[in-house]
Amino acid sequence: MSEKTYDPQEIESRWQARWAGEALYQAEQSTEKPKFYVLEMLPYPSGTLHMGHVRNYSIGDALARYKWMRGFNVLHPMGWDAFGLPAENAAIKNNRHPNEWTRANIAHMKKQHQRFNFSYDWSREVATCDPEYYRWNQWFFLRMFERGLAYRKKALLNWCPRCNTTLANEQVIGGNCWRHEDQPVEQRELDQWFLRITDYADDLLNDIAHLEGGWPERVLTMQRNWIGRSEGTEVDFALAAHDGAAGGGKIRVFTTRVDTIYGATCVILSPGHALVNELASPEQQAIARRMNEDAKRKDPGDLEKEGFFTGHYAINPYSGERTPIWVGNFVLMGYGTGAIMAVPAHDQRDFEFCRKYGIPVKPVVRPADGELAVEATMKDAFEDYGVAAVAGEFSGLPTEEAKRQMNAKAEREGFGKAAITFRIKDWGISRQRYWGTPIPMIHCAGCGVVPVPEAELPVVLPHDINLADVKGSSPLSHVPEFVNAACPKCGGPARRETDTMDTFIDSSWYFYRYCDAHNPNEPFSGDIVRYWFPIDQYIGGIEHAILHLIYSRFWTKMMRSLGLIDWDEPVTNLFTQGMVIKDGAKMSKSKGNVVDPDEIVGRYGADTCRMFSLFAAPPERELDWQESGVEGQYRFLGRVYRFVTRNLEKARSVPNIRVPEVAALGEADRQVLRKLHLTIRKVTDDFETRWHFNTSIAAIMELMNEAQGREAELTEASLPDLCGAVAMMLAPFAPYLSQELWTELGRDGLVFKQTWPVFDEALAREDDVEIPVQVNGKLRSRVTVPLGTSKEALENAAMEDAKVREWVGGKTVVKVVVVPDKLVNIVIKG
RNA sequence: GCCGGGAUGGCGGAACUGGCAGACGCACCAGACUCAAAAUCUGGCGAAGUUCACUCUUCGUGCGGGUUCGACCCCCGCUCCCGGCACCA
Repeated sequence: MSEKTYDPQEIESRWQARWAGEALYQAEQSTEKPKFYVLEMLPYPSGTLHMGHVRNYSIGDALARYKWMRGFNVLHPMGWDAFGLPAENAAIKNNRHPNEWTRANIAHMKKQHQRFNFSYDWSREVATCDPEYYRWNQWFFLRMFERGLAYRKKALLNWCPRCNTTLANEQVIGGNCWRHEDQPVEQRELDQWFLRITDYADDLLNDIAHLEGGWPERVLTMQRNWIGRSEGTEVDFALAAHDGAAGGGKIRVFTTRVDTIYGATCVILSPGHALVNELASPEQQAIARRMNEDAKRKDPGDLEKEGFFTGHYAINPYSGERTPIWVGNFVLMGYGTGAIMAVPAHDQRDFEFCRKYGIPVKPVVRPADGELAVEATMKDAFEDYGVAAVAGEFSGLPTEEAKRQMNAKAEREGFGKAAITFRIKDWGISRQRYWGTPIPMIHCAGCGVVPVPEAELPVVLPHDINLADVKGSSPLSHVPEFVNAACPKCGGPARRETDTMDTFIDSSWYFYRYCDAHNPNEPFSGDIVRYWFPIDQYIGGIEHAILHLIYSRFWTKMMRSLGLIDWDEPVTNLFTQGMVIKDGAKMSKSKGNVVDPDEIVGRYGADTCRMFSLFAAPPERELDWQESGVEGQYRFLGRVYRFVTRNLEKARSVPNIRVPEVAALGEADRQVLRKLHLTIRKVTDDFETRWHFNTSIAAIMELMNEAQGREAELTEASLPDLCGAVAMMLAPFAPYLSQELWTELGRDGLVFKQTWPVFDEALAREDDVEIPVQVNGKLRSRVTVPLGTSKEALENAAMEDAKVREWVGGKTVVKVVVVPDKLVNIVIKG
């Protein structure tokens, strides 16, 4: 039979047409099989897939197909993170409605997905901009509101005076507006909705322990840092009497080192602290305002410490000392209480500040095995723990013990308490934007803030809107039909909430909806998600290590509080793939180094594109895109295709794989089958452990090299097994070609639903092994012996080897290291 | 500054548990096929030295030490690159 030319466009379009409309990848609802939920992060429908997507999905798809072949009931869904600002920008720029723009993008990207033949169960597709989806965002919001988990408060927002709108934190670059790079962002105080993620701060931190091993360590570290739990003490410094502050005014500070409080030589307020306006002169208040703005604009590393003395004093409740009150630009308003006690002798930042302004430095803690430092000679703060040397009644205690006793005293006497502070803040979810989930609340002059009754959900986003003319407030506030509503309580005229929700809400629970995507009565059925959860494998980019992945964990814990589910964590295993780079830089439009997947597919086919993205580097590392490497993959697939098609007659002759008698095989068949089973072991092992598909593909290449080298002597004894197994091993990586080969071989059905080939020890075993022989650790010769040769026999064989004799002859053999089937090392002297 | 990750041929990378460094691919060189080219196939390909030649020797995994019969791998001390966090009291 003559070989055929590999024509990926013909093969791929033929199978695509044949599979169109067929539900090949549907998960089963009831089955005896074990379940496997593999998930890739849903994309924002920007318009086209980029190589980062292709890489992400190629990894997930390989795993999904492999799991099918290992007999799992696989859930592998896909959807669209369809709300967000780019749709609004595009709407203004192109005079196109965000919905229309988004839907067109989804349609195009879905076509691209299907061209790649990623194995998604499209019957579960979710677009977060569908009212059927976002109504459940609203439903969750109401549940949280009922429990006080959603609340409203005033908060500072970033405001660009030229855009005349608020900006998200990520849209503030170096203190300036992302659209107007020379325009500093202002702060405005507005009412905002918040979710009480801090209620779960301890759970989010503690449950990280359950994720160890399944999640990359660095993601867990980043989350721990983000949550930023620290144990310490809150202490009140009373304002000194002559300040005239009526009613016993006080300054509450947070410290992790209350044991050093006898060394506090001043109290420092953040420039944003409420007391600044009471204690500072008008001139000083102006300085404080300038400091606030500097802090917003500048990189904290470039900001020099500065401050001023307010002229007022506070009383240290432990020592009774009068302590000057300063304002300092390095004290953060957003952390702790916005005020600190400065202990320059034991905190480097305080040390730098106090030395600059001539504030005394007072050492109070000495090293466990040393002397108390002397102020005049101190070059740096002593930050270690030790013994409280100057601490009134606590003097002489180890610092840890001093802390405990001093906490107890604060509590006893009512001027403070042990306290835990978190870096993580409640999640501000209000966005003054159009293209998002409407917050289901109504503002009534008489009744206040009233939730929309559940029966009226969803609160649908109005279609008619003029985004271009909207200035300075939420677009929805300009739509009277939307805004004007009857108060659900009193029936009087009222206004709807016009802010929409942060889109991170959409992506915090979408993977639950996949399980029961069309449920009209509830976000999902508890029974169905109990079957599929937790997610066995989540795959995505490292850039979501904090935001999305913390919000998702929070949402799961929140749903547990609501009684919807009964587990703590949504994702058992997380895999973060590396970036795709080209010419040493991340692909980006501004760098002009973007490779368009469509173009690669058009030139080489989807299989080649997928193969290369898996072959060029291990998945967790950066991938360097090289066009010539893509061609190499294309050549390899062509080589496989031609090999199989020109050997079809023999390869087809046996309908199913069976194990031939080893002894009866010819040398070529024997060696190729041996290599085949080594390859099966290798590829299987890669799937089961570390997903280094680059080495899996390399192993299959080696196998094909071996087969092609012995092609003339191969017979029906090996070719059916070889070709069938190669088709199956390629199935996770190159779905079109593998199916084509499978069908050409005369086998029935879908290749990725076959049983994964099984490693056969007997066929893989080698009769003889070549053993390297070293002399003093250097390779000097090799001897060939039967596998399993004993230590003694192996040593004898090595010593008899002619080359070894040359090296060893006349010298004293000190020692011989023999590792059977591996190596011999002869240690000589003289 | 703190916390991760990394450094191996001209390039991407392999060596999984301390046991033949450079698998596999790319690029390059040579040959076969061809009028020619493309495609395909075959061979070579870390560096230096040596041999007519098969070959052989020495060096070689960022740098300096150490452990070991044996180190890309383990330990100690550095350098550089990438990423994250960064006045969090």
